[in-house]
Amino acid sequence: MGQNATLKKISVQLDLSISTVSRALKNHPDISENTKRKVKELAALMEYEPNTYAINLRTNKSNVFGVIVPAISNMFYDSFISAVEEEARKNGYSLLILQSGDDPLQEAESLKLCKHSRVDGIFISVTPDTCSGELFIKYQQSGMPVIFFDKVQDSDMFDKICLADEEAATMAAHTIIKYNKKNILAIFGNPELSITKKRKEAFISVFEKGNKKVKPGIKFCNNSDEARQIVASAISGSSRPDHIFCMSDEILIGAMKALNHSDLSVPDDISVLAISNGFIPGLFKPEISYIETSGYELGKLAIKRMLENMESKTAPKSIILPSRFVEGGSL
Amino acid sequence: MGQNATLKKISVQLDLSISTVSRALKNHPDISENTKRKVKELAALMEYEPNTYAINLRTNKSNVFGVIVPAISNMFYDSFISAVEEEARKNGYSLLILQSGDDPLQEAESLKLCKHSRVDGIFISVTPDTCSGELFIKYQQSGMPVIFFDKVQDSDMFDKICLADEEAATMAAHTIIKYNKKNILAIFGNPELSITKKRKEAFISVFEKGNKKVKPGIKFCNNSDEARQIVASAISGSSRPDHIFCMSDEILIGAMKALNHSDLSVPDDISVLAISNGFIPGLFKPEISYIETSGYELGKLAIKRMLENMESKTAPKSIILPSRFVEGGSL
DNA sequence: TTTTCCACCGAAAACATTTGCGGAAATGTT
DNA sequence: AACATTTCCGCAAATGTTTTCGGTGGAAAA
Repeated sequence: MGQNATLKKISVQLDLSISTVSRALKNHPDISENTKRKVKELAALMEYEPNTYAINLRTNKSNVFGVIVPAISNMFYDSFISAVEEEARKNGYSLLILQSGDDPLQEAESLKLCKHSRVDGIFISVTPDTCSGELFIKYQQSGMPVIFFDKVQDSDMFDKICLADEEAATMAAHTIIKYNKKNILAIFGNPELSITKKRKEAFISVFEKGNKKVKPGIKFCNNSDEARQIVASAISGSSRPDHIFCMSDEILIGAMKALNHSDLSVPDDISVLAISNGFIPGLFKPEISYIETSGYELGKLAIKRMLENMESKTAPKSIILPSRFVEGGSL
Repeated sequence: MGQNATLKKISVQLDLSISTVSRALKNHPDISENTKRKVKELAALMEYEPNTYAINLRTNKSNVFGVIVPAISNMFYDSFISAVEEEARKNGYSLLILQSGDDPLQEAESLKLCKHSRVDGIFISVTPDTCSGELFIKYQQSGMPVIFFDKVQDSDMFDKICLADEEAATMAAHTIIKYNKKNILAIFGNPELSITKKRKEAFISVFEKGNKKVKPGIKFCNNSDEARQIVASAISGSSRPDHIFCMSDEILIGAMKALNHSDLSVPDDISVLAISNGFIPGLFKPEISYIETSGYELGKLAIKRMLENMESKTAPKSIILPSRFVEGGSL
């Protein structure tokens, strides 16, 4: 019976108007206590539930945020999404989660779906080759807040929630120098991404400014397996590195697979340092030392900013989450 | 300008009726080619996008599936969700993803949100203490398909998509026996869950039916850290086990942390076997042998079944995904 | 000439809700 | 008794779309 209780059905039963029923249910002062009671009782009995579709149509809001990430199966994005979901829920919002699969076309498609679904705001970590620049601008201008996180678009028109890329990379470089490493292999992600550029620049500049004698070898890769191959060939080469730096968890995983398949021991033969979300480094023996960049914390910051935008639109902001060093035993 | 193009605005501009515009846009045969062309041109110009809210209201459908999992930050559920999202997208559906946090109250809340949002169907992996039994039944009866996966409700009223729990556990037990292990520590999850019961029963019964001399020690835990503690105290005890069996990735992680912090070597001092989604075992040295239970495959099966339900409601089905042994080097 | 048929199109109801405005009755004020 | 103020409620419009039912005008068939 409760299947499709509507205001209308209640109003017919009680011989009231739809508007009176509507107001009674939301405690409008115009309605007498007596009427309110009757309406609420019947509504409960009929298991009335307001029709979200109708409310959305009327209010032109959905209380849904879109989240577009390269992949859901990824520790970093998981913890980000997890944080966003928690806070969103507390504030009455839900999440529409889409994967771009690092494919700019699918990213554009997901973006369109968000627009089409008329979400109230978008969180996005862009693909390396994103070609949706104008889309972002259009959505933003049409009043739908776009918040970039992690991998962001180079523009100051948008809110951007980033990890402290320079800081983390600088910290990493200093740590490596402190341990007196000479032959460093530093592996970074896709060179087109701003996150890669920032980390690489900061990392290199520490060495250029300081000890000029040490010049780290720089490599780029697009996924875990490419990282594995890079390390595998490096440690079997003539001048074996005495340290490996990994820009991300994904790269760390590949690097450790290569090391695990060799007979080198960490940290005696070769030391390792990563920038990481925190979970992966704890799985190895010894645990890998890392510079923490928490997806969870980033998520909290992102949703906070989004909720601010819901209140009132302010000038775009660039927020940076500081990082910290976590000692493992790999140095 | 394109902000809020509607059928009405287009119809006014072209001096047509709303219905004609609507039909023209969907190639209704009643409309002349000429009119169609004009309408489509203007629609493109005005960047018309059909209002999803209105469509939902009219059709009483949302093309959204609800997904309720204990946690998003979990490799197994990730890969499940990832698979579901892929197929859902291909079929024009989106996902509303909620976390229950293993809390029955939050689970019930999430369930209500799904109902409230009027999703077209629900995927759910229940918490150990779920108290939403009647809710499930009510939703099911009100025509909203509920598909249980992984951790399922013990009832034959619903579709259930499960891993081959018995098969996997049996396979594990046989493998362990084959390697002639004598002092086995087997760690399982929450004892209230049907997934735990099934795996434990099957595991034990192999030993009871076969070699009666070997009786594995059984332990239960609720999370990774409890597993770690169990293993830590077991290996420091008087009769150190020569094998550890882990029912899940979560447990494996805890167990390996304990082993990594000891000076025992795998598999010489102690061997390890797990039931796993496949990612975690590959991170260790040596890689851990495991019985694969793919969240991704499970997701594919689940969404397939859901789409069947969208076509036409059939009798509840119980689908089981077979498992396979993957050799690592930990045995 | 009348009937039939077709191609093309419009009016209006329906979906469920919210809200400004106004109205009637009851009560209070001179 | 005349007027003013509350109190309580209904009307109707508005949100955007889909769809049923019908209608117009012209050409072909009777």
